[in-house]
Amino acid sequence: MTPKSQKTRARIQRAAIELFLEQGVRDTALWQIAERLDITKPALYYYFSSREELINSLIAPVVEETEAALADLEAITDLTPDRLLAWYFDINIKHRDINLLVLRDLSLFTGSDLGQRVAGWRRRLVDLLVGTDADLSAQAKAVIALGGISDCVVMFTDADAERLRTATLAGAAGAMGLGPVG
Amino acid sequence: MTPKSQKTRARIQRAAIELFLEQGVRDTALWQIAERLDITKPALYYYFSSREELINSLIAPVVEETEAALADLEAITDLTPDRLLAWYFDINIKHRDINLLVLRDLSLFTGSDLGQRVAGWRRRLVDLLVGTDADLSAQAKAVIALGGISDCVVMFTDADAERLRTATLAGAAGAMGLGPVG
DNA sequence: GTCTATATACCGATAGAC
DNA sequence: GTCTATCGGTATATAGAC
Repeated sequence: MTPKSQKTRARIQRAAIELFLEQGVRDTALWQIAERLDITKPALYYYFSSREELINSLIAPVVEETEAALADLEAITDLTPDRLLAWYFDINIKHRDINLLVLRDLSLFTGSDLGQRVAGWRRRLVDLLVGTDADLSAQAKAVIALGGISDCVVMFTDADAERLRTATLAGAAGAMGLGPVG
Repeated sequence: MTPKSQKTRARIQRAAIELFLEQGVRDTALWQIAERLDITKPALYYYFSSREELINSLIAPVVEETEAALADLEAITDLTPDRLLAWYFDINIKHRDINLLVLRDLSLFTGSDLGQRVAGWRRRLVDLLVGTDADLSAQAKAVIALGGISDCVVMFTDADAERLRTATLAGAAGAMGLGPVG
């Protein structure tokens, strides 16, 4: 038996994500998370040793998954732009909630470990797309393609995932100056 | 004579923007702004009746200018996509600081008047670019082009403005499926 | 116009009973 | 595992002297 109910822990995390999306991370106090679950603030501390640990517990899995997948990508020798863009769309939409959450409270993470990491990801992705010493024009294309994918995932939350995938990847490929994705 | 020194008011606003960019809006306390100007907190309240009014005073001019310019754009009958994208780049780079500031602390404004307004701008721009009842694919292209422009302005802060303009607009036009900008 | 000092409020975190 | 009660810190905002 687990000493602490993993079920309650998960309920807390779900409620936290809900409130973070509704009001922003910074504007959500621990008592609000507790209230939504009809428990009290100290009960939260039984499952998370601090507010920061709670937030990290939401983001850490996404960070680890992205880090690992990115390393895999960099190991592929015959990586095509199409494949990279598709991978980027998939991981964005898979973690849509956390994406939106981090985007809306960027200042919480700038300067932090996560901020450095996310900035690093973008740089590595741009490098993979257009090479390490690309000129400004090529870099801009990559930034537009990658940023556009994030934007579409965040913006068209109601759209059918498969149709959105096709439409977004076509646009991103266009920004890169590629033909339609096969 | 003005009863309150407009010069001091402007100095406060400049210091506020500096600190907001360095640490984020939410993490900047009034005493820090005061400290940077070698005055004290209550002195700030002589010029701004509240923290919120100070923040609004930074953003309001940008909002008004954008609102007016957008209305002008919508009145143009033979508006081309190229022209719209160029206008969007120009207004983004003109207010680069405020842009970055709002982006990094988006959650401060979601739900507020400004949040609704910015969302409305995006919708109106997409409508201008691809029409009111465009399909998902066309809308995605517009979102990628517009979002990409914002991203490039924020991302390449060190680049020469004119070269960045050319590179960014070429990429945005590509996302829209247009030829190179003339 | 600017200061010192303080009122007021909120939040994260902890102590200790049950 | 959850509670009541509270500490400690920090923020906005104000009062009143100069």
